[in-house]
Amino acid sequence: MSGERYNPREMEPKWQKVWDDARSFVSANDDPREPYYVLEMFPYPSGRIHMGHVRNYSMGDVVARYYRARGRNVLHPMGWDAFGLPAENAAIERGMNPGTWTRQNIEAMKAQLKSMGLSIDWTREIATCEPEYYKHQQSMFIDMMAAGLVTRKKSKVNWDPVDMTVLANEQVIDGRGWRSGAVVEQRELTQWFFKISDYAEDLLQALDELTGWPEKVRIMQRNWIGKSEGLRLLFELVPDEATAATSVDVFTTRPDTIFGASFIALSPDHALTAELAANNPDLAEFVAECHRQGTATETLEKAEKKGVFTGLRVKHPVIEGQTLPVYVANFVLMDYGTGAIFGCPAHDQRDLDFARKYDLPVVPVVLPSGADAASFAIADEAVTDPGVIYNSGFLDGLTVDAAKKAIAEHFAARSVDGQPQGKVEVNYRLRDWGLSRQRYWGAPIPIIHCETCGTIPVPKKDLPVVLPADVSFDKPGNALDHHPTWKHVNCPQCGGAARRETDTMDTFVDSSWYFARFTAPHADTPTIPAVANRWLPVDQYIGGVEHAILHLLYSRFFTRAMKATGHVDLDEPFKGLFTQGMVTHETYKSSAGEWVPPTEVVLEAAGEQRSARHIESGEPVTIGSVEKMSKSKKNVVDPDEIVATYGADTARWFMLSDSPPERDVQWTEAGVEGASRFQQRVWRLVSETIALMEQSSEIVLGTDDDEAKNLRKAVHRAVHTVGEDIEGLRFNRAVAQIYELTNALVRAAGLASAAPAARIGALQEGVERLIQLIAPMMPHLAETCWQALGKPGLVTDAPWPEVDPALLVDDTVTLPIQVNGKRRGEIAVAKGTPPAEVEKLVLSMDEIVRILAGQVPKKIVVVPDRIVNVVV
RNA sequence: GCGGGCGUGGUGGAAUGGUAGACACACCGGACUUAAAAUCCGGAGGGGGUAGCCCCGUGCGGGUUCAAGUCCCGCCGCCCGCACCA
Repeated sequence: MSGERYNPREMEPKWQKVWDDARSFVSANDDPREPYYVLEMFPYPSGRIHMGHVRNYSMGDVVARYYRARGRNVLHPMGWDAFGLPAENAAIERGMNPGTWTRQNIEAMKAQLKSMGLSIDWTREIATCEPEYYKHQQSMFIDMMAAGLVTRKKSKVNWDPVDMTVLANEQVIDGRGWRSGAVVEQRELTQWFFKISDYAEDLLQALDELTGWPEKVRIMQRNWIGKSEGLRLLFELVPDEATAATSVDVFTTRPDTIFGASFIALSPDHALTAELAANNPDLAEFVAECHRQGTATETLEKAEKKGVFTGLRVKHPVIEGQTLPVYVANFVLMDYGTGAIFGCPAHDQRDLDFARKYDLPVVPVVLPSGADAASFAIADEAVTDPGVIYNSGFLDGLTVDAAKKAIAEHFAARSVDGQPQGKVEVNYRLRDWGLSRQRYWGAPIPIIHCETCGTIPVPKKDLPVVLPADVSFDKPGNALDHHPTWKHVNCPQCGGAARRETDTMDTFVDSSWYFARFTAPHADTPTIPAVANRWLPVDQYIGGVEHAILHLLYSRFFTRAMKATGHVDLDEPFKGLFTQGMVTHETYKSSAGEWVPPTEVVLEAAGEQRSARHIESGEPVTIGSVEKMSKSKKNVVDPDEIVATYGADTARWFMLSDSPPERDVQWTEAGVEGASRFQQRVWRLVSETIALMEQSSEIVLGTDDDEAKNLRKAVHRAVHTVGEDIEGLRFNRAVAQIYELTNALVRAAGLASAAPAARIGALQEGVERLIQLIAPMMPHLAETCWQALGKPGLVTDAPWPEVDPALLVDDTVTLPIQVNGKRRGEIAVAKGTPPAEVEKLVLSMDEIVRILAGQVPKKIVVVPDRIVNVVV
């Protein structure tokens, strides 16, 4: 056997079958050991896995296998985020049923994942497109409706008039539909919503407790929720025949600047705007223009501040006898605050731009520290710095914060239209979650519309509401709506003719609770609460940062909603979150300017100069920048090819080495080959060790031999730090530690042929430990080595090796010696040598005496067991 | 505009305020071989010196400290998220 190369192509399928037959990764809900739940974000079944998946699942698998070895009852499941638009597009393009396409893809991808040797409990596999899954989602939707967590309201949507469908904001490019190219309209549709905004404060507060999440993600969620505290303020209208309204309601976070107010601006979508526009053609035209621009978010940012004077005026709330003009302005949003603002141009840039354009007064009311009240003036930039209030009557001399308080009290005590004129209010940017999608390939919303009884939930006994399989996509729009019979039903209440809701659920709903379903994937209720509560929250969730906001926020909301409806008893679904970086690759371009895939390129090196040629034509190819793998730049590497060439272990190992997991990793051919060489190196080391073991019949684990002792120390230190690094998800450092240990063991194996038994014993122990350290990362190689070493059972089932604490401590330490902070030498002393003694030893060293050249040290800093610094 | 992150050899990257560059990739030299691959040994931040050694060095400029890649202040550059949020 020794001398043979390790053959992953032969060994990997073999061990996969062994694990499968032994049901090694099937976890039981009634296992008494402490649970550990590790989960990678489940994939969309697009057809093939990509390198991003390989990286994601390699990391998760290390964690899963490590905690198994640590004696935890590990749950490591896998499923499919199987609803969504690509399936419908495939259906349109190839005339295939979306379900057929999706299920084929799942089969293909499952085979790919299996070839990676992941420690997944496949008995818990779920696909969100199956009625067994979405039936429970429908059931929970009904529960949540009953709990008041669902509403139906009108909302503005991006409507593609050609495809006859609603588009998400990301699907609108330069104001046009991404597929049809048609100019997108804003339409009001009645849609279903989850009342996530009810939980805005809770979702915000609880972020503080999510210490296992990256700070970056928490900040992004905080910003997304967008809490702001301010004042809601009523401005009394000067009576006008154009409207019966008597006041305008405004939200502001800067009520302290009220004395600097010079206009009021309404949103184009404000109710009062609509009323006025009915009799004001100029205004109507302006509103229409705003709507045309409304969707193109790109143009919004640069759009000029524009407005139209309505003819109305309001009374200035604090300056007796003054009035302010009421405008409709394009920059005022209807869905934030009240859809109306007051403008204080001196201290808000947008208001200033607007005021300059329409010649409105600019009165500064906050004096920045150091500025002179007599000469301070506003030029082109609004001043938002803190300062002292002036030009403001009874607020003069107060700080901004004090003025906010004072003015709030002032307005609270006055009344307009029979209510307090001002009211402190908290606003959130977070809006309710619109879940209606006018598409076929999603979970049907379980609702029946009856002319007599209204909107009725489908009775639970009639669930699931199953998608019809016989659909056609020959007409644009929602295929479900076009189905000849599906939507026609009888009302469950009155029995009369009624019609089904034909909107389906946003696919984010599917992914907002799958982690809970995994805990009891075959239960006939959405969860078995006792089981879910035992497994959840997920101890370690791993996925891409692109889900930092929506998926993770929706899941946090959904968990709370499931708690409110009795399906789980927890608020936060993910205790630990890790967001991994992307997989990148160099790009290559031919002289004709076309992208060239890496498989068609051969790289050459002359010294440190790299160049590339096209394999077939021999023509030079330009090496371009390193980019995220993408089809358009053709810089993708197919995991299947890598597994076929080098084996899964090599791919996994390379993904874990080099780059820190949260950063992007660059896939290189050379790096993969390095990983593959390491695999062979380990195998050779094992073979050599076995040969040595055969020579020496007696294996001793003594520590009397220094060489043996040092080796054992290296081994135990490696076991210790690799474990710590895996727990901290610092896989690249764990890999470096393993390399170092391997180097030490290879050296020892080379020297050991005629060595004392203690050294062979230490080597044997070291190699066994090495195999165990490698097992979470290269499990197939580890099993092969484990068996070759004659160890019983599977390394997969072996407990994580114990560390002998005595071997972690050194009895001597080498202290670097600095003179004036520069390293000038080192000294080996017994651990714990008192500073005074170290000082004496250092000062007696020849080289130190030479460097000091007679100078008397002013000070000697001795950090015990760390460093010495002589200051002269 | 607001918020966050990053900047270290040819490259990816190590480094609880304590020997900067661990480990790997690429490179160079040597051994083995008819040859190549594989493997093994060795070299290597920059500069100076025959050498012992010396000087410089973590984007730039300051500061704190016995000691700074690390902490503080001010710049520059790159990346990411949000963005007319009142």
